[in-house]
Amino acid sequence: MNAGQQHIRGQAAMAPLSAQGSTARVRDPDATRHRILEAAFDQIYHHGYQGMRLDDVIAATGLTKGALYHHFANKLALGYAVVDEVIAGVIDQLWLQPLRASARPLAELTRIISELHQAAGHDLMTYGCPLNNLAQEMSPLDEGFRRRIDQLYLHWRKGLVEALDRAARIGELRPGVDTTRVAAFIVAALSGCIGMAKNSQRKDELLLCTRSLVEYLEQLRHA
Amino acid sequence: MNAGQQHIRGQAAMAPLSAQGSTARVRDPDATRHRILEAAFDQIYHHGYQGMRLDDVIAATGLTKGALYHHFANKLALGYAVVDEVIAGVIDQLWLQPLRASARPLAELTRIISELHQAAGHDLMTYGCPLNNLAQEMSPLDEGFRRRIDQLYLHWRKGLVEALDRAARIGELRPGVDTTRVAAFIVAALSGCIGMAKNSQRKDELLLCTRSLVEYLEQLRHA
DNA sequence: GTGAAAACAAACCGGTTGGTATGTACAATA
DNA sequence: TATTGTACATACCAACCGGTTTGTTTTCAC
Repeated sequence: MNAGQQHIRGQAAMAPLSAQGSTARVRDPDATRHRILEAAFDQIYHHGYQGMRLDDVIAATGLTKGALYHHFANKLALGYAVVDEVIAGVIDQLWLQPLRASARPLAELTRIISELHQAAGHDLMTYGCPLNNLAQEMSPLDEGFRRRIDQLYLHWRKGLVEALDRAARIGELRPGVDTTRVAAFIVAALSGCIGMAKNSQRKDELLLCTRSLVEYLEQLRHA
Repeated sequence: MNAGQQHIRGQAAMAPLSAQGSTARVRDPDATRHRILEAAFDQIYHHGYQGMRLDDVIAATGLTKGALYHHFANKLALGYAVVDEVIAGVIDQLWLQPLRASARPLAELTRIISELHQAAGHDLMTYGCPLNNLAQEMSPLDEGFRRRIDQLYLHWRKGLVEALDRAARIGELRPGVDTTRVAAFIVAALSGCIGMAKNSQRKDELLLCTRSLVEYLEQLRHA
């Protein structure tokens, strides 16, 4: 079954910590932990948290139970870590950083939304938004999950508010707009649009929905 | 453990089929099937399909495995039946019937949305929309679920389109509105709003979001 | 170099859970 | 009223799966 996977003895074994050399290390705890997290995210994204099997996670990494339970106390702790570390990174990379870097935040926002279907790849259509999936599944079941996911949503919306406020300052948005409320609606409506497309499995449904959302945003330009 | 639950011998045992007498029947297959479906819906709504335990379902009904597997081939068939029969009924009762019965469909639509938080009771805040929950969990995992849920969404949206068209005819809605697109957006945005409130567990978040949606609808009145 | 802790590997365990096999009481038909 | 299928109840099973225990190798501190 499991043909030789690891055991790639790196010749340079004197590197003290973390990835700095180019070759593979024999034992790199940080990298191992990272591999487990990535595999766990993948399983949760594709099967849900309750559907994730720890045996599948370690099979995907080529590690064993020993490694997994050395880095994480139990399945729940692994799930929490996926939210805090992996998913938080996705939001930061896909939303917050581009918005902060843009000179025209509102235009950038509508661009991200409009180009979602190609930017996020095929998985977005099939499996939807990782954060929303986990939220809908686990929020009612576990308070720990709910709080962490709530924190992430607040972080996301805070980034949107900053972008919208900046847009209002440079005249991209008409004054008097309740940016906090708009940000909340953007997140909610977008989650709904992605969820609908994920269910219908039709890309034009996603376009149909996001167009209404963009329309709503465009309308906020003028008085 | 299980103190006497059923075995309530009905004195009138000559009634041929289904509930017509007021007293409880000894054996009523239709009623039994209905009880199982209700309990299964409850479990799915509170724990998800994967989280539903058949032992909990039969415990809630006071029946046994024999009864369950007499009426349903397996867990999957039970899940399908919940979608087709129970959830479909909820949509019909909460949305389609009130819209059809109203003389002012758009006003009725905004009313339903605005009063969602009190109409659907406490469970909507805690557990969200039953259909959306199941869609987000099961659509990527099982094609049978996806198709049935998709059918339900189309049915729902079709009812909304009819209401919106009627609203346009009586002047409640401005002409030229793409009712198909608006209906899709309503369903998507509303699912997102409910999902967000379910995660934050704050009623004012639901109000905040639905207000934006109602605002969007109100804007469709005037040219 | 040496001891000790860290970073894994491998085998195992017990509760859970969907499903089945079998038995029995009821209900429609004749 | 005898008969036959329906509508359940009861007991049981095998696979799955999260978690543990134990053993081994690598790495770090001194």
